[in-house]
Amino acid sequence: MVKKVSLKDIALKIGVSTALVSYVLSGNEEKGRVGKETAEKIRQVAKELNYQPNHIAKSLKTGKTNTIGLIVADISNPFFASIARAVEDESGKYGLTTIIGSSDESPEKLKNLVEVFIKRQVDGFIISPPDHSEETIEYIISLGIPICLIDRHFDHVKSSYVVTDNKESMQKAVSHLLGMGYKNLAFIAYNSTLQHMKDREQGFLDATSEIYSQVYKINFSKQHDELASTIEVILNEQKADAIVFATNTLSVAGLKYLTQHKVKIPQDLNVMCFDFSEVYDFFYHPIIHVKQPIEQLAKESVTILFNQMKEEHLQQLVLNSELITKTRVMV
Amino acid sequence: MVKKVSLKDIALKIGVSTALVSYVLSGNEEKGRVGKETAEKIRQVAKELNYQPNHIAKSLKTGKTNTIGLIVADISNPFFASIARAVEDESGKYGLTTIIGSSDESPEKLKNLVEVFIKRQVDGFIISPPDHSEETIEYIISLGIPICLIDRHFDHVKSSYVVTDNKESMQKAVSHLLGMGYKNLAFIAYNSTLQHMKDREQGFLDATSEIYSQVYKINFSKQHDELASTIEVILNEQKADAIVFATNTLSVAGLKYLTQHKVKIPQDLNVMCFDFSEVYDFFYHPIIHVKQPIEQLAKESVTILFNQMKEEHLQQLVLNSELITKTRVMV
DNA sequence: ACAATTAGCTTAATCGATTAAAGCAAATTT
DNA sequence: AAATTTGCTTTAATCGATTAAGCTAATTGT
Repeated sequence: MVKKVSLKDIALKIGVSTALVSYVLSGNEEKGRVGKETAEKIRQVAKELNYQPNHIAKSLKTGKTNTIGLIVADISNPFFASIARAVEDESGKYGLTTIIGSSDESPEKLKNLVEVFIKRQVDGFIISPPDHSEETIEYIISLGIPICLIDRHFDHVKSSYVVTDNKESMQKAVSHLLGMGYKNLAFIAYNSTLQHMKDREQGFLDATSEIYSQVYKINFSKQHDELASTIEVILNEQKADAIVFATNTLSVAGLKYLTQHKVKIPQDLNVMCFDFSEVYDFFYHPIIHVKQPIEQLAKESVTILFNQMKEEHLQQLVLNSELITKTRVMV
Repeated sequence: MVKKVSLKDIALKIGVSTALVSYVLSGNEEKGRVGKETAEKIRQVAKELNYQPNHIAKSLKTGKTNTIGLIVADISNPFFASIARAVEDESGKYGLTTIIGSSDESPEKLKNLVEVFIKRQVDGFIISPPDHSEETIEYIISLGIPICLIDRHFDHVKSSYVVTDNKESMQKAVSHLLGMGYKNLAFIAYNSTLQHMKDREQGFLDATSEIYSQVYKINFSKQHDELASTIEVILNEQKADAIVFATNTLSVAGLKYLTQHKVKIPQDLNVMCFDFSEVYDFFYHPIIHVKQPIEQLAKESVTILFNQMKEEHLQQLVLNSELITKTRVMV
């Protein structure tokens, strides 16, 4: 391992103090009132020796690590993977490094991850919180650590967040379905107290006040079985003409179930999905879905967090989503 | 922000030196030869004050950050997202934190990421290297930084790695196709000098020596157009009865193209894919594919890297994959 | 001409933990 | 009784950068 060049090496070589070198290289010449020639010389030698500042020493002194913690439900879920990718790219632009964790929708796991990340002294958090994790979020806030929630938030927790306009998106999307002539809708969502889930449900209810519809909620932990039995009920008892799925996992799992049970979409039953999935491209007919602005969500969350790390102000952002009714054209 | 508790606070409270506290809390009692009572007292007060050691100070002193850098082609690609998830989980068990980067298959981006991560003083790397990135890998090695390649490696670069037995997997899989009666095969791979790609091609060639077959290579950067035209050629000119795809991106993109062009699988043409994808579940007939042991690859890479961080020895590991010929049963 | 300012640079403390070396009793050996 | 060992603990240097405070000589003001 080659020995690292430190401020001291530069200082020694030129014959000045490390203080001067620090002033110049951290861009505080005026503050240190460094002479022009000396400054030039320092910069030159620094380049010559290929000086790389030691992040860790800097962190120890300044208390800032320039690292942020991103915690999502599951990084192997394409939705969150896309968020992670965009957060990673965006935070890089600000000189921030991102460490990632998956909560598996468990408040306990979230708490553990948060503790690990705090020990690592992250400067801020971007979190897509699981159900019943208010305490941990409030704990972070109480420590004065900047945080920006993403995709989900708690109405009664005072924090920054970036979310989609879930209620309006859902309402518009379902209205579109009604406009197509469907009259007996089923809505499948997770059993959750999270605001985004409640909003999506409300959007569905607002849009379906004049027709027959049913809302089904399934538990995240037993979703496989419950989804299957729910769809059975919808097909055999409710005899709905379209199903609205509230999330991307539900959408994909639902489509899979329908496909494997030879239910033709949209002939036998139509669907309305939330979030984009690659699998939509494998249907001959377009899968109507609400496309959240994932990249924008991620980028804005980084920006909001970054601002919050400098100044002390919260920001809430609600972004519009897009209703996709046609298959992308294959060029 | 609540003031952090340091060694000093504990020392002060008890009336001992910070050295003693450090010895006890870092588990070096014997080394410091600390008295039993004192040690107990220190532990007690540490718990009382909820002492959390300062990672950064420790890193500065020890030169170890307990952080590893994971660089894959694209974290939003499900294959790499799964790897990332498993690496994250596994490294957590060793007390390591993972920072992730996406190279987008570009050697320049890789180099930049590596530089950023080195500045961050990661203790080691797990990298799925893009084509033509030998230099950067060798650079890391020359710095004495532990590294374990994953999924891909360079035959002529002396490093640790964990890969699948690409040649054998492919050979077995293609033989299976032949056993099913297919006699005119097409192989679609990326144009790449990476060993795993060459191995997969060799596996294909070894298996098809007795029948008619064609190998097509497309460029990663123009894959969309080239894949389309290649499949056209396969369908219209070669008139192959089955296509073998060399990677998961090719598999999914190929299936998508075939589906959208109403090519029935397996009636009109069968396929053999590499890696699992969620989209396979949307076909009525099973999609034959080679399933790499993703989790195991990831776990082993962490273990190998961890060992390498302690002792100075390289390790190469080749794992077996599984040939999937049936659809998973939906319970 | 003499005080006040300013430009240019250094000193030294600090962040928090680690660890070799040294100190000092008490206990043991010679 | 002197010498050595053992047990327990402290001292102090160190990792590398930051930054308030201090110092000196040159410059400016009146």
